[in-house]
Amino acid sequence: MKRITIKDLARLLSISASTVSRALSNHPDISDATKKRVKNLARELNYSTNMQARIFRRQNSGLIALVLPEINMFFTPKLIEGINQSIMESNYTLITFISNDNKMTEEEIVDNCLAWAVEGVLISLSRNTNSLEHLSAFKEANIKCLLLDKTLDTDFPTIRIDGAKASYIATVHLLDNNHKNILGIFGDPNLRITKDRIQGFQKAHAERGIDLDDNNILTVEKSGELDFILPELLEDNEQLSAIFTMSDELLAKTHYHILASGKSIPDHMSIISISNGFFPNLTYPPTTHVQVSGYRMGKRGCDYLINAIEENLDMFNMELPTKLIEMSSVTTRD
Amino acid sequence: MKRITIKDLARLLSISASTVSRALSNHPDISDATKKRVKNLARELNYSTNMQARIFRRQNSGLIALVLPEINMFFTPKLIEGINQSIMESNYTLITFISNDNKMTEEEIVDNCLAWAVEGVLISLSRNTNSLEHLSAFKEANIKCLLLDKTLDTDFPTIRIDGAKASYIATVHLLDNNHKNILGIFGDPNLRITKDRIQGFQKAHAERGIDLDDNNILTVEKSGELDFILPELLEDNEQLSAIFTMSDELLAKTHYHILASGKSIPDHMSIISISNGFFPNLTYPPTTHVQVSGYRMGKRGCDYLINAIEENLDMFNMELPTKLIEMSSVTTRD
DNA sequence: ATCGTTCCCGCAATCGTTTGCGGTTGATAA
DNA sequence: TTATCAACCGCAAACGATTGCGGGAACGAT
Repeated sequence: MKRITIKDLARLLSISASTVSRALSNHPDISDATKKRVKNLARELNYSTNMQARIFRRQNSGLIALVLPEINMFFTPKLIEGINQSIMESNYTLITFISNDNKMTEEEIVDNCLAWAVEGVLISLSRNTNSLEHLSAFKEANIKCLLLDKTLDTDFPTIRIDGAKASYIATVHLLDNNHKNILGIFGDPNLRITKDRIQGFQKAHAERGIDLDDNNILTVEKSGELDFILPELLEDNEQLSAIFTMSDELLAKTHYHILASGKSIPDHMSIISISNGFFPNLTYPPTTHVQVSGYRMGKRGCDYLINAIEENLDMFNMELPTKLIEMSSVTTRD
Repeated sequence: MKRITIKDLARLLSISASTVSRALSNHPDISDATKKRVKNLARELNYSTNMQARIFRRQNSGLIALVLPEINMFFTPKLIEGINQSIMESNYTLITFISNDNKMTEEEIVDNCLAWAVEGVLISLSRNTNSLEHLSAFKEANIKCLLLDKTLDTDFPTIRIDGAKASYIATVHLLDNNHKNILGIFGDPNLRITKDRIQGFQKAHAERGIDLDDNNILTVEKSGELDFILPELLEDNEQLSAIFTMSDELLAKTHYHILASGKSIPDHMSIISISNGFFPNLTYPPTTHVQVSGYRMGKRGCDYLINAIEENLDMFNMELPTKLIEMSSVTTRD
């Protein structure tokens, strides 16, 4: 049950392997008659080119690596869908690695990418990655590398949403609906994206001349912490009329705890979130949010990467637009 | 900026390429002294083996393909996580394809798998795949192939949960809490998994001697249809005291519409679902469910596949256990 | 001194495809 | 008839790592 090779085809047709190869790839040197003969036999015998051999010879793998810290249910699915769309429109193949938020694993993955001679890398940094030295290997090997969203202060090109702007828009929406006492719930305060979003939250308050108590900025490393914090916090706080969350994951937890505390949305409590756009439709009532499209990040990012590979261009930072989607979780205070 | 090869190392050390190759792979024929010299230089020069060349020569790719119809937020993330765990414990590399529920794309993917000479395939069939002819190519090439969950009546080995049992357990739980009028909400009625789950639903009723009206079995091809069906259905139906949904996606929609209709859970309406186990924790109140672990399916399935590859074993069907997780969405009727 | 062993290492072929270069054929133009 | 040229195809050498086989060196045993 050996696999059919070009040599087999050549032998059966009494022509040379070179001719078969060229015929299959439509080389102009080959006559239409020969091409037809070759292709017919190839189809008949179920020939399929041996990629490994081709790549080995051509020295380009046609592989693009996707490196993720985890697969969460909120952001990742649409991201992958977008990347896949871009991949399918191209001739590249996607090879996936997950670092489990482990820096060492991430380093091994980088080695793997080199060994596989990938031509491009889309990487979302693990939570525990605090330097980008391991990525410099990509630079040296002239492997294009684009960071997704999470980033450090670096010159590596990144595609991200303007988090400061998104949280600014969300906060302004609450303030303009007369909410003066807003709780902002944020993720890991060490991450750049968190800092940006906090900054947007603050800027909105400042511009509107509303005092912002430090206690109204809540940061948690993992969303699970909210299970311990929110119950009391929601009990005690009479003034609080609105909550802003910086991600779907935090929204989910927060939404749960608001309902669990007996408050109704939006009558007792308004809530707004930065979101991928799917989960807010599952909550009741649907949650007003500033949409940041994971699909778009994947599609645009991967398109950009592929273009950079093929034209051998340098890449730069890229920012994605955001949009306020008004649903039913924010009420106007009087 | 050419990449360092084994020949380079050999030249620099004035030994043969064979020796370098063997030294790097710890062959007993090579002395420790030589091994050390080789490995040191390799590290120093940042040598990394050219996978394409190795694979080409060895004729085994070390690749496992994952073929999915889509990435949904409920089941897929944990599935991939499980698969990845298994992959990382092995020496294989994962290559991912998404068919977008398109049969033609799925066929192209199969061709791709052959071209890449993958050694194993984990495939979740697209919604529009109604025969498995295109998979027979795997059999002929002796490429191990394991179906994930969705399946047709076939002799291809499949790993799946016992859907009939899961829905039986869920239904019995409702019946034993004195719910006599239960609405079952199911997915695409053409799929085998749907049929199984309906059957379990029916069997529970039959065993308990409870009449089951045909109108109490609702099937929808897409969960979006519920937006049109449920609002009226929940209004009209005074008898209805409980709902069973066969998946997270249906649960999400249903949960939403129950709340939207002004009913509270579980006081006015109980709900139970078959679930991956994550989403039920995000709803308020948390949803009682029969857990089917996507992670486990991925991990066990991929472990099984890898074992079959390495030992060249035939594969058989495999069923995953399920477990009732009682939370707060089911009340006991008097 | 001869033989047998063990330890190390090199030779050379091989995997399947691609591609630069050169060669043959037949037709057309001079 | 000869020169020219295009159209078409084959030769052979790569790409980098692996591996069966063979062989030299060193040593001990007979």
